[in-house]
Amino acid sequence: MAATIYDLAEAAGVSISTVSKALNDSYSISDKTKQRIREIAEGMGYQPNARARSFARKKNGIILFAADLSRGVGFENPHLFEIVTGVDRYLEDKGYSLILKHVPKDNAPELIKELMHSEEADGIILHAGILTKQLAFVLGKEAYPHLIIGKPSFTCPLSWIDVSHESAGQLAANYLLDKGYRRIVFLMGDAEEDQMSLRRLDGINVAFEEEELTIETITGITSYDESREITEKIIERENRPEVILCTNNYLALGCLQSIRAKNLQIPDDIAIMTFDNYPFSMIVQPTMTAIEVDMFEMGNQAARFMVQKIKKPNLQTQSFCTTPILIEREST
Amino acid sequence: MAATIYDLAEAAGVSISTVSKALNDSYSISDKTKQRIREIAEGMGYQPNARARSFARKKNGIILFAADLSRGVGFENPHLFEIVTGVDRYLEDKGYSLILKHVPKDNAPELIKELMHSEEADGIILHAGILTKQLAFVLGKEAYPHLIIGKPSFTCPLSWIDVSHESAGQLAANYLLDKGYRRIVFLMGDAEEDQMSLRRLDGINVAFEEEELTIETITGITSYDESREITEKIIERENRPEVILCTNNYLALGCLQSIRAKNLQIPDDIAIMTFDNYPFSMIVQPTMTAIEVDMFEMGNQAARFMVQKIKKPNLQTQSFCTTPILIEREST
DNA sequence: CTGAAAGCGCTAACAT
DNA sequence: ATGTTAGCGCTTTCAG
Repeated sequence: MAATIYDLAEAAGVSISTVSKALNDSYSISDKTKQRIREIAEGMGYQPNARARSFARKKNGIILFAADLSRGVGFENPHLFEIVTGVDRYLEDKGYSLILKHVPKDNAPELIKELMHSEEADGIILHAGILTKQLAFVLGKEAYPHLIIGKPSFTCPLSWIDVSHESAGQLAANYLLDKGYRRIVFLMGDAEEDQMSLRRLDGINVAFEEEELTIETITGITSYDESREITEKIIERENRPEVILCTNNYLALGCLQSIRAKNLQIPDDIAIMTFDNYPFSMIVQPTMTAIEVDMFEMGNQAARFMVQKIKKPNLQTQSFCTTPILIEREST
Repeated sequence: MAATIYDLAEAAGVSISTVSKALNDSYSISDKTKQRIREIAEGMGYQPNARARSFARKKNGIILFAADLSRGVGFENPHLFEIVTGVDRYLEDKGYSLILKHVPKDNAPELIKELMHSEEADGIILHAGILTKQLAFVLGKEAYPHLIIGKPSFTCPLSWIDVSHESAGQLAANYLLDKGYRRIVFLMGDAEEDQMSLRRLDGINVAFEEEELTIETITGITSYDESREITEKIIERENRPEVILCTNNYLALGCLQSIRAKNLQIPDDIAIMTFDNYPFSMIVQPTMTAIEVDMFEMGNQAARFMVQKIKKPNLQTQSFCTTPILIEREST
């Protein structure tokens, strides 16, 4: 059986509370005693029992990370896990642990409610992908430390943190305009669904309006195949655009293939640029200019905020973090 | 304040132990009482306090997942997170939670030892990437439920579970031989480091020996660029091979680019096949024939074994799971 | 079938 | 500076 504070107390000839205080570095214990008790603890290979400690302290140093963890996300959404590792690494540093929770959007409200009541953890970080108005309502009612990763698609008084997609859009647009490009097409997903691209578009428009220019936007392009098809049409036009800007790497890859199939030169005949920087975007030929966002860093920030919030529950934030950066490569 | 069993006991006019038993479905409580208490619990929105429960039960339903979670793994190693989600989903089903722990290989032995002693969790799953002989020794000494994901590179009496890379190799080789290909080159990493490929090679050799053929293996190819270089040389040969089989998608992409740069036709002039099935392998042109391994499923199996092991600690396994499957596409 | 009571190992008032 | 003691909320013998 592992040693307890009772064993230490006996060995040191003091009371258990002295041991407890010494181990927790209480100011009311003399350095000499602390020193001695720690040596004894070390000698007996003592490790505090995490379960008993959590129980007594009414907190356990655990943070939940709730997201949809369906089969395949590891492949489809590498961003998500970059965030998770970022969160985990910060928490670890502060003595917290991260528990992953698969929470499908459908029954998120009930599940989250249960999780909060069970006090399995001290706080919860939620991926915006599972956020609904109903869930927002549940979170708003409970005084439970929480944070959303990703800007909610509706206004609500919850704390959230996100990448500034607007800045990313602006950065991309400014870069292209600076390079002298003028006729640019932006390929994005469904106008209703693809909130992220809309925000990028907002940023793009800011840059374009400064130059009194406009950008052509094509919505409803959600897959590699759709991207290939539309690109084929685009490059056949009389007044061919100079650049196709894609809202993700798969669309960019579609463009690339279509353009090459027509034997056009990139970037001379037509250039490509993309948001996100997946590993293969630096491997394809030509390598792709991309806007990269540091998801690990965002996870870090989120965790940092979570820890603050546990200590100071009425803290509130709605903010963007981590500036996107431009990675110039051969495709522009 | 959330309701406790005391509140329920009072409301139901019974003792707390009756409540506890009713909630835990003890055989010694009448169905009628169980029913009534559950309704009251429901009505009061009762949720058992996970911390108190863990304490009293001396177990907390938490499993640790230890791996190197350095910045960038989310992108570089999608397999890892597919495993994690697989583990998580099974555990969730059985009422367990998964805590992620960043454990760098260097100080893995001490860290793991601490984790085990603190009883923060009921068991630990370790990624083979952080396993050293020293760590194996630590694990061997402690009677703590554990499981390695990935076959250790040295013989040891620990429990592990892994994909059968040998089967994958055999599957790939048989497919190619069946297609009538004979002159095949296998591109893999460093002969010392790349254990996984060596195991694939073992499987390949089994298939080749049956046909009394041999495969040409080129080791030391670890990056996209190296793959391009070597492929350039390979395709210049007089007696050009019919297929290049790559141990991963990045190498395969390198081949692809080199071959296309020479205007050779795939698969007619030369074919490509790869192990692993990353999303872009079905997007490149031509799409790539690949051997896919279901990492989610492996995670599931691992979790399943972990749960069994907690109940039956002297259980032991060293096994392979999840058969690799072949995905035939245009590149062969 | 139900209840009383003794902890689980540690923390935190409070007293000394 | 150190010790006493009362819990934390739940599980689990042991009696009845």
